This record gives sequence, structure tokens and C-alpha cells, in this order.
Amino acid sequence: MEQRLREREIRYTSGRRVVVAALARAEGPRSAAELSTEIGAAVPLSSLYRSLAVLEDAGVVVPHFGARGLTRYELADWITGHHHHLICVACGTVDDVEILPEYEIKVNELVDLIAQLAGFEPRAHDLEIEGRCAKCS
Amino acid sequence: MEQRLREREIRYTSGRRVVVAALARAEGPRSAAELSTEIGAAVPLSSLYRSLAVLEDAGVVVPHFGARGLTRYELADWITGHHHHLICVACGTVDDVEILPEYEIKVNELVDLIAQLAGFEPRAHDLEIEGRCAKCS
DNA sequence: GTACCACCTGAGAACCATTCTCACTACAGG
DNA sequence: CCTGTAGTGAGAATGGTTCTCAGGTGGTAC
Repeated sequence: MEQRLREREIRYTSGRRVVVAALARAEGPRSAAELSTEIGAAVPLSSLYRSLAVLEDAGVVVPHFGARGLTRYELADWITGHHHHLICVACGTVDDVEILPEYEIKVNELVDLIAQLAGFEPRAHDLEIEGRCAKCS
Repeated sequence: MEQRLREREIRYTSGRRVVVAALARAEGPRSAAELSTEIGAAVPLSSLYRSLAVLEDAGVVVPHFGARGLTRYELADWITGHHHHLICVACGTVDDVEILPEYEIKVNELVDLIAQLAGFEPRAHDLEIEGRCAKCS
């Protein structure tokens, strides 16, 4: 990751390290507000947003739009491994799920088929499952 | 749909009809701003938002969070048929795709499997494919 | 080691999609 | 018709996010 940033002449400063570390600790996408709470005053909100934007440009973090007017971020697939999302309609939590490679292969086949039929050139996909998490059911 | 609203003692007023009609005409999810442009001054923004909220409660429209701070709405699956989304990274358009029933069955199987492994009770799912649409590639 | 310069940071203001408030209007039942 | 409840419109308020601008900092060249 440091290498990736260096290639793009983006400094991996302490503030950015803190943000990446917080995301690495998380079990799913986190909003700027959640990150800010976790990190504390070390990184002010405006810098936090800027760091997220820079890291997004660099392809290190990926935005996830799962709730009204709230953007959550998580580390990109190439860092954490490809995964999908479970969204709880009761508590709003978004959790990552990794799925067995054989299932992932099937998902990929479907994605390619669907895209091909629509003349669409697929680049990424995300399967979102909405329902009730173990805690809320 | 009228019946569904009547059951819930929600009036299907002319303003709401206009909103539903605009969504029915659209080929994919539309934001409040886009709808407002299309509809014109007949329905002021505040009413438009309220109508969308009411219709969402009634399960007639479904919100779709696909861009930074922007909520797009579309008619619910039970009206338009179940479908997935193609999101163009170049122009930002979100288009609906219906997929062959046999594929949909596979998607459902995968969703059930994934959810089961995570102790999650699935209610709905959405497969989002990101890439370049035919126009932008 | 120090001077430079582009990049980065912090605080607050600005922005903009969305929601709220409140006075007003329009149906539906009696 | 009268009344009550639901719906509407305009504008203010909200809140997540982005912008601005005045410093700070790290990396490079000398």
C-alpha cells in the first residue's frame, strides 16, 4: 500500500496512517463520523474527510453508500480480500462476508453473463443482502 | 397499488400520481432533483420528498443509495419486477437489468447460502455491477 | 544542514440534499 | 354543510460533506 501511494506521489502521513489503521480494525464499512469517534481528536473531521478522499483516489479505500446521506468507507478489496455485504434493516449495521471461492466463481459467472447481455463492461460487483442480523432477529 | 395505499389509509393524490408516473417512465432509479426537473414546478421539492417518503413507507418505492449524498428512488420490485443494477463509473447512470429466471434462481440460492452461513435472515438482495455502459466504453 | 517548494493540515465557513415547521387547503364521513 | 384528519407549499433548519485559506511539514537539491 505504501508502495502504491508512493507511485502516485501521495505521502503516507501519520494522519493517513491513523485513518487506514482504524479502517483495518473495523469489521465493515465505517462512516467518517464513526471513524472520528474511534480516532478521537487526533484527526479533525475536515482532515479525515480529505484523507478518505485522497485514499479513495489512490484506490486504497472504497466508498459504500448504504444509508441515507451517509457514506461509509472500507479498505479496498485488494487489501482485505473480496467480500460482500450484509445490511441489517433493524440496526443499520453493515457487515462484511467473505464467501467460499466456489460461490464467488458462480457470482462472477453471473455478473459476466448479465453484463454481456446488456453490452456492459463489468469492472466490479457487490452483492448486498438486506435482512436481519443474528443480533436483531 | 391504489389498493395498497387504500389499505394503509394513504390518499393517492394527484401530486403522488405525478411522482409515481415519473418513476414509471424512468429506466432506472431517479433522484429527487432529477424527478423535479422532469416534473417541473407542478410538485415543489418539499412535497416531492414527502411523497417519496410516504410511498417508501407504503412499500411502493424503494430508495437506492448509489452516489455520494444522493438518494435515488425507483418503484418497488413487486411493481416493476425484480431486477439488478448496472452502474456506469464514467457517466454515473444507474440502469436496471432484468435477468433470466434461471440466473435469478442461482442468485437466490447463493444469497440464501451466504446469509445462512452468517446467521443472517435475508429479506432482499441487490446485485450491483459497476463498470462502463455501452455508451461510455 | 538549510533553503525551497509542493504537499499537507486545521479551523471554520460554505454547500447542498434532505427534513422539518407551520399555516393553509382538500378530501371523506357524519 | 361541518368537522376532522390527511396532504400541501414555502421557507427555515439540519447535518453530512466539501471548500477556503492561512499556516505547517516532509522530501529534495544545493
